[in-house]
Formats: sequence, C-alpha cells, structure tokens
Amino acid sequence: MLTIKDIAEKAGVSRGTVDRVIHDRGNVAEEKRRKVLQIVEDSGFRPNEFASLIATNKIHSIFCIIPQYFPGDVWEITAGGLTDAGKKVESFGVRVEIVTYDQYSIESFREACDSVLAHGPSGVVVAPMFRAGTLRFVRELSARGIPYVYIDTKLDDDGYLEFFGLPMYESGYLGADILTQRCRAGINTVLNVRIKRDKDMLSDPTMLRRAGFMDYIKEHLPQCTVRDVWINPNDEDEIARVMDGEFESLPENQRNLIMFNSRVHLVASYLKKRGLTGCNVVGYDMLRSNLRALKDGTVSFIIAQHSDLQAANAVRTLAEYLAFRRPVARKDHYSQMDILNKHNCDYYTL
Amino acid sequence: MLTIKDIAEKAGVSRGTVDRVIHDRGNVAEEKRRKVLQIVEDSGFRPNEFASLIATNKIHSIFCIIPQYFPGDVWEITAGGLTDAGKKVESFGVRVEIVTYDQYSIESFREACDSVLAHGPSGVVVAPMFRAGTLRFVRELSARGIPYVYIDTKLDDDGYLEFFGLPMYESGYLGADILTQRCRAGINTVLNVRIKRDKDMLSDPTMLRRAGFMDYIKEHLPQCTVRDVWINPNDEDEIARVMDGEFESLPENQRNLIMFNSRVHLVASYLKKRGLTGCNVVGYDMLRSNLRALKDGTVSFIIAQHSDLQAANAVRTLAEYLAFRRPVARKDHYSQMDILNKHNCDYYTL
DNA sequence: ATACGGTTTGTGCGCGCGCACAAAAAATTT
DNA sequence: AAATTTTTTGTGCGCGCGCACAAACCGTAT
Repeated sequence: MLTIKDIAEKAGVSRGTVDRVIHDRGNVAEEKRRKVLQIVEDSGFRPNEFASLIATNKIHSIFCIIPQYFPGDVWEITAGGLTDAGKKVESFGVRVEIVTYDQYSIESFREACDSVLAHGPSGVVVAPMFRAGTLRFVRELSARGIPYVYIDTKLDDDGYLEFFGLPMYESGYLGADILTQRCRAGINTVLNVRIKRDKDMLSDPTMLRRAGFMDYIKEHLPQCTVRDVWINPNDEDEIARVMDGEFESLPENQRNLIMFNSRVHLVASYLKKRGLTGCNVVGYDMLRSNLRALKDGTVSFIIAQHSDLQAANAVRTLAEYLAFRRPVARKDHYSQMDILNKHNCDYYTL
Repeated sequence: MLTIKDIAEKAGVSRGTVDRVIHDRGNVAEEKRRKVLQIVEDSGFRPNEFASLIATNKIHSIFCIIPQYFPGDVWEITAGGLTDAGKKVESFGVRVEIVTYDQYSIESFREACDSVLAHGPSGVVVAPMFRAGTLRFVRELSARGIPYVYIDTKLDDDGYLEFFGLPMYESGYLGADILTQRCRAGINTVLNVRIKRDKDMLSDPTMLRRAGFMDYIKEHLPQCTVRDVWINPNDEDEIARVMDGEFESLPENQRNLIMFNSRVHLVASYLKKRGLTGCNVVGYDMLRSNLRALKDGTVSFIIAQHSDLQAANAVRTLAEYLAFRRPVARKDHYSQMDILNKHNCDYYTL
C-alpha cells in the first residue's frame, strides 16, 4: 500500500505539498500540482482512510428530520433504523440526532429545520413532506456546504447526496400479484381493509400502494371488484362486528384481504379468534405481530420493504462520506421488496 | 471517547501497563491488573480499532478453500462473493486467496489443505466436502491458533469461528409451497427436471432441496405425483424433444415444473421457443439468465439464497476479526430465502 | 544592493495505539 | 550489605495522515 510519503518522493516534493494537492487547498505551484496529480492518478493512490480519520480527530453530527411517531407507527421503524446506525457510526466520531415534526403542520417542519440549522450539522438526513419548506431548507444547506440525504421521498432538486426510498406503487402492484396468485381465474372480490382514522388524512403514503394495486387489478383482473372495509384500530369488538358482516355475504373461496398499511395483524387477530386460517391475506411490513400472524397461518404473505434498513443505510453512507470522505456509489436507492410467508420469514430476522 | 491514556491516569499507572492488561500479555502485578480491568469494565472502554489497525501495521491473509468450478457453476457464484469481499477488506490489510480442489478427489482436498497450511494463513474459509480430511485439517488449524470459518456445510466440531450456510432442505420445502400456491387443490402432477450428468454424482447438494420438496408434497398434497425428467444441459434439441414428449400427455393446467439446481433457464429457453408462458415454473439462484426468464414470463418464481453474499460475509467478518479484533456476534448464519417474481426481481440487483 | 510583500515549500507535532527496550523496583543469592 | 537475578513499570518511537507554522523562494520597489 502506497503512502503520502511514497507519492511525495516520486514527485520530488514534500508530504505537505502532496497533502495540499490531494485536498485542493491551493498554495501550490501549478507545475508541481499537475505532476503530483499525475502520479496520484497513475498509482491509484488513496490516502488511508483510517489514518485520516484518527488524524483529523473531528466529531461530526448528523441530524435526522422525520415525522413524529407513536408506538406501532411506521416512522417508529425508521427511527429504529436511524438509532441503530447511530450506534454503529459512533466509533468513527459521528453522532446521530433525531428531530421530529408534526407531519400536518408546515410550521412545525420549519421549526425543526431551523433548529437543525442552528446546531450547525455536518450532515442531514431528511424525510420531507412539504415541498416548499424542504426546498428552502436544502438550498440553505447547499449554501453552507452541508451534505443532505433524502429518505422515503425525494424532491427533484439535484443537490442531494443520496436518496433511499421505498417503491410504494410497485409494492402495491406486487401485492396484487401475490394476492391473486391463488386461483387467479376465479377471483371476483377483494376486500381492502382500511383504518378509519386514515380517511381524513390529506396524504397517506400508503395510497400509492393502493394505486399500484388497483392498476394491477384493472390490467389483469378487470372483472374483480375491490371493496373497502373501514375498521377502528382500537376497538377489537367493532372489528369483529364489521368483519363478520362482510364475511357473511362472501363465499369462502372469495375471502381475499389486503391491507396497505402495516396493521394487517389487526385482521389476523380477528381471523384467529374465528378460527379462519384458510383465507387469502396479504399485508405489509415486518412487525413482530405480523410475523406471528404469518406463522399461525392467518396471514398468507407479508411484503417487507425494510424502511429501517433504508434509514440505517442513509446514516451509514452519510457518516462514511463525512468521516472517511468515501464517495457515494449511486444516488438513488430503492428498497427491495421481500415476499415473506410462513416458510421463509424466520430467516429474515437479522 | 476514552483513550488508553485516560484509563492509565484513572488507574494511576502508565499506558504500557494498561496495554499489557488489555492484551493479556502478562508481566503485570496482580493487584494493578485487577484495578485496570475494573476500570476498563466500568467505563466500557474499547481501544480505538482504527488506531489499533494502523499501529499494528500487519498484513493478514485469508485462504479460502472451495471446490473447483466451471463457468455457470454454483461455486463460481461463491467465488465471486469471496473475490468481492476480498477487494473490500484490502484496505485494512487483509489479502484473500482462493484455493480450489476437485470435489470428487479426497487426495486433491488434502493437497489444497496442505498448501494452505504451508502458506501460513492468518485465517481460513473452507467449504468442506470430506469429513475426515476436514477434521484433520481444522484440528491442525486449531493447534496453530488459526481461526477458521465454514461456508456451505459445517462439521460438528466446535472450534470454528462462524458458519455461513444455506438452508437447502428448507428451500426445497419453500419451493414446493410456492409452486403449488396456484390452484393447490387441483394439482396432481409436478415435473422435476433434472440434469442427466448429475445422475451419477455421489453427493449432489441439491438432493437436500429435493428432499424438502418431497416432504412438503407428501404432507400437503399426497395425491400429487412427482415425475423426474432428465435432460442434457448441452443439447438444446434434445431438451426440446424430451419436453415435447412430456407435455404431450400433460393437460395444460398440470404444467408444473421445478428444478433444484440453478439451471431453470434451460427449461425457460425451451418454453420461450414454444411460446408457453402460462406454465407454473419454479427455479433457484439469481443467475442473470434466470432473471431474464422471470421477466419474460417463462419462469414464475426464483428462490434466491445468495451464496455469494454468504461467502462475502464469511470473508468480511473473518477479516474484521483479524484486523480489528472484532468479536463475532453469532456462530451460525443461515441465508435468507428470497422469493423473486417478475415484479420484484429488479430490486435485488445490488 | 537591500528591503519588502506575497507565494510556495518543508517540517514538526499530534491523533490513539502497539510494541520494544530501558529503567526501576522487588526478590533472591552471595 | 552488596551483587545479581527476576519481575514490574514507564517511555519513546512509529504507523499514515492532517494541519499549522516557519522557512525558503521569488519578483518588485526602493
């Protein structure tokens, strides 16, 4: 492995000069600069990033801005990924801080951004919900030379370092394919179980999944109707009543259910209570309760998009970029969509 | 972050003493040893592994022993993973070398082992095929204090550092479930397409998959018969003839095919030639040709076990263990089994 | 020729650690 | 008590790098 000293000798200059060239710090005669650059190129020299890390002896801070979350919420999963990655990058001098905002208040988002700016972050991870506010924010970051990474959603600016997202539409399309796998020809009804509370939401991200699902149905099973069933997540008895009502009029071979949020375990509990294991049920996200439902046969498939891993990767690559100056390989990363059933889900717990 | 100097001051000793205690190098008074140990425990001190890496300034070599392979072989995938990981760990002073042996000659395996021992490796990754020979080999490694990692198969000794394997039986079981998903009730025939050459093999690892598959069928679809179809991988015309013959007597809704090796693309080519996209076809391994078959609709599902990633992880963790003294978290790692179809496979290419 | 301002270059120190060797302390022998 | 051996402890150097500061260089004005 080559060192800075080797390069310096080859070029007939001192270590300092090489250092100045490598880091573009100026104050070096054009002629020598070119010579050093040439040798660096030819030899493929890259400064030892570990030595560099301990020499700089800096502490970086990454601030992550995501929506507020309650227990069981999808954003809780994301936050978990951020925290996990935070522990891992601690050893190379990167602290990770999470700042949350109310996703229904642009005001609150501004405050979060301003607060982050005030802390003077080395890097930022942001899950944006408000276009204008985000644009203003990332412009300021760019002006200050602070790298930022989008997760979940991205804007169409090109200043971001990376983007880690979930293909929501595609996961809905996939869900439709998986759900209708079984006896495709005979399917004429699908129940889409939805959460009452979500009815009033301005922008429910799972609507994209629904759109993908609907398009698939339209393309492949035009004769099939999709019926919405609204349930209250906090009232077990009401769920039972509503579902009982639906199932009464539904022939046994038409019990196809899908939920686009992560709460399929709610329906699973109902099915378990009624001893109905033969239904065709598809849900999303690898919550423990969902996995349990897979194992006991009440849910057929779970599609896992690992938003926790996405968040963790965002932090990890940004941390490596800051601490090791590691260039990023690609800008856009879309999560894979794992199809889980009772026979393979045990192998997904890390 | 604490440093050795901090610990030394707290304990009222010098850096050297702390160093001796941490690395169990002896030559330190029992009383002080205990005191230092206490402080290290309490403060959760871990020496900065990056500083440690550059200070030791050692080069480690990992030797990997795997069966010989030809283009398109499964072991080629494994070798790819080893090589990839080798590039990544180069930066922390670990070289990776691959040594192959003829998996039908115990003699050749011995030679490979002896050759590796002669090179004085820092660590070893081995995919064992011969029990006795491997046992002899790993005993010698243990005696010399050289850590070793199993991939693919493991022995029942307990000296290994880690094991990275594929749950073959389970993947066969899963394959059966996926294959028979569609119109489960009506299935009465499955064709298991097999490679003629493999007929003579003493131990074909894919036989485990077949066993898992058969057990599933026995348990869930006892009325279903599994018929073997033998093809010659190098003769496209013969494949067509054989398959034509099989299909002639097979009603359209009984065209269920599975292959337990990675060659499902052979059947896919045939199906494509005949314009048969409605068949129910399951195969294994994420070869590019298999993915293509998924996309064009001739193959329904591919089960991917990522033996390349397994190999890469083996090298990575061993390298980190050697270079950074990172303790290993778990001994046994089984690969996940990803279910791929035409709608999610694009998201799996790293 | 000397002084001066600006540019360019070289060197020394420190980051945290491992390791070797010298110094100090303790134990043993004479 | 002195000499010797053995055990224990402290210190200095180097790993590869970043950064600051001093030294050297250069051209121009005095």
